[in-house]
Amino acid sequence: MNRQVDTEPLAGLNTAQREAVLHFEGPMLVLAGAGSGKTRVLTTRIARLVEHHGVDPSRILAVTFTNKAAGEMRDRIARLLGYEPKGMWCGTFHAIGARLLRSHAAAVGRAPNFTIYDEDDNIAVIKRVMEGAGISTKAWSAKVIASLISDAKNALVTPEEYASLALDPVSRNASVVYRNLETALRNANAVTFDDLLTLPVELLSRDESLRSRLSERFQFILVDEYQDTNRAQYRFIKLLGGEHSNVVVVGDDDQSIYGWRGADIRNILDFEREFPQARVVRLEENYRSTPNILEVANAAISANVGRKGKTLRATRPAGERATVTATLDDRDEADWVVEEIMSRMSSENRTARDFAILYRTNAQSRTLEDALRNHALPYRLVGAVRFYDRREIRDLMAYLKLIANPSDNEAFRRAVAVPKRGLGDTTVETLAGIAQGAGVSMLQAASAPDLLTALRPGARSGLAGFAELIGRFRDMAREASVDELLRDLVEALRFGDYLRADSPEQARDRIENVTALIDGAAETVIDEGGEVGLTPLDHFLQRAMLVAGTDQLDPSAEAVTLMTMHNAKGLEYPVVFITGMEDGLFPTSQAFDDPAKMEEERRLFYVGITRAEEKLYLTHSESRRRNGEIVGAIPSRFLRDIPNGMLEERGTIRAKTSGRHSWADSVRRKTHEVPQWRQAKRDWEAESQDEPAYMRGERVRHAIFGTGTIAEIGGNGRDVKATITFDDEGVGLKTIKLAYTKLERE
DNA sequence: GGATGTGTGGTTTTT
DNA sequence: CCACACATCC
Repeated sequence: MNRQVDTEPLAGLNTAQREAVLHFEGPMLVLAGAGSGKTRVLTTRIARLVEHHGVDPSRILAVTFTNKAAGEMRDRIARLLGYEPKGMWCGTFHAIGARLLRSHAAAVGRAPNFTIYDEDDNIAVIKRVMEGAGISTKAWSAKVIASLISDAKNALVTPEEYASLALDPVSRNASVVYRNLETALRNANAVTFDDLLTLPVELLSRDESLRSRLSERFQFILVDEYQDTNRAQYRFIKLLGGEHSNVVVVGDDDQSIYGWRGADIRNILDFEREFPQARVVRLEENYRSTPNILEVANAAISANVGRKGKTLRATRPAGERATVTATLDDRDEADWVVEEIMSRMSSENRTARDFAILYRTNAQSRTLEDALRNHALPYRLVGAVRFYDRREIRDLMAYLKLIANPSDNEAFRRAVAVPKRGLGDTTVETLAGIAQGAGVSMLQAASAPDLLTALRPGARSGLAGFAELIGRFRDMAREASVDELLRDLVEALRFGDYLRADSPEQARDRIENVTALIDGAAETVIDEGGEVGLTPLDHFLQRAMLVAGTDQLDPSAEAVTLMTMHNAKGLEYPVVFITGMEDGLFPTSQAFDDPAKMEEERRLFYVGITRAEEKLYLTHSESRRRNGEIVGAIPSRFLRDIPNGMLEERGTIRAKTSGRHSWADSVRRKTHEVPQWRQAKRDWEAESQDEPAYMRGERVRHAIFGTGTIAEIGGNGRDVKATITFDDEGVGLKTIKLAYTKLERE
């Protein structure tokens, strides 16, 4: 990134960038290609609003995609201004939503100290709700129902509306769960990630005076990564900015990669219609990558149809050609990548932090990590198992959540179970029943002896002791810092002893993680937003729930970075490897029969390519361990979109000598179509088609759903799917992946 | 009633 | 390969 010239911020901007910075009032859409300096435009623009137009920072709302980006934006603005932009709201949609809800919790049926539920918490409650409603969690996947509800929320569909739209059996069940879930969440004084977006919208739509107050306050609104906003986020911006229309959005339709999360690419494609008179500025000059890399990016994305259309112009000297390397298997691929990194490090005076290894799925990181460890090359893993997802951390977090919010029954269940204290499932379930019957939280019930007469004496005293422990820490939490609280908690629980007893081999790592949690808590600075009178613990928990994988990334660490391409959005590295360029993996097989998904995969590829500044590597291998079994693979179809000669073609010794199909053949050829391709495809199919082939109309029996008739069958290899009309009308039509489910012929 | 071991079912991406 | 549900043992 270019260094800012503090004395003359406009110097060094190109014409388009300058236009975007100088724009004062009214809507504007900045179509910012990858590496076109949009962050610089955003920060310079905000600085100019404050300095030149005399706008008070407190009247500015800036939305970013990650907390880290928010922090960086704030820093850069401070550098430009020479002082902190005090009062400016800058954060992710989720963080901003949370902040708003803290001050208006009662209006949405919550108390200000509400808990934010993550994916796992959400699934746990959904399962509980399903059990309560008599919906089998075996026949109906809680995950699928969770995602249906999530989609509904992100599209701002209420439980009532959803119920009226729900016609098939899955949606009908989801609709029941949706309605009950809302009650359960309210009772637990909790909100989901989605609620952080939808509840503020609900609040602003309902309370006209609040809406107009806030809209008055936030005279200038800026949204980064606008291509990844969903319906709820769009409504939020429209509610706050619709009146004054001082809304500037920055985005790149070619980098929209969150459609699966409800992001609606129409938000960017239709901006000019939604905000008439919107000025449109295109930033097409790329300052990041060499022409050789951009050429590949442009070739890759050009296969997409639904685009605004934009061509990145290079500003840097040509540089090296990109390289595609054929490897034998995932280990061969990982070794090759690591050796290539080491050779570049020694021959080009590069350091480990110049390199990033990207992949489509987190599962791919493991082999790469092994190879890096074998070569003693330091690495940093982004995402995958988030720090807060580690078991020992989740356990302690459950205690913190329960201490902060005694209504949180999910936290109660997790905390009471670890470390073991003689209170098992039966006791907990009985307690849950008692609590529900009495209309109190499980923690309240646990501390009310007269409610617990149905339990045996041991359980009663155990629960009383647990409730007393939590109560003690609740008192402490009012005053104490979170690290003090944690230290005492770890001590009181004898958590170290528990970890050592639970798994002596892993105890050391886990204790280290606990220490890291305590250190992290000590370093957590309470930022603005403290006006609601929350405890340090409440702030810490909110922060912890909303961190993204990349938020924890320390750019100065001397290590190779490993992450998914989704996580790499917005980042840049001198040398980038995109691994696993194979059909079915990247693009994912789920995109094969869905053109829209395929375009999104291609955009993801584009995002991956454009992370590279100087050198891009693509790798693929002939076979790969996937979920424990070895499957054959063919080079990604995306490689075929890149014209001949644009890539330097290489292969590992092992791939060249494997003899399965020659190395040169395994690489795509745009000019000479397919024979190898077809042949390889047959290989791939043959390998996984050991399942009996079913036919349309055949009668089958499924272990859970019973008997039915195959209505439809399709897909390749391990992705063969059958749509079956089951005889049980409550089950109806279901689509089943044959690789995962055994069917019997009736 | 609780703790612990064994089978089974499911696998993309994340705030 | 992993997480979870169920069965078994204490």
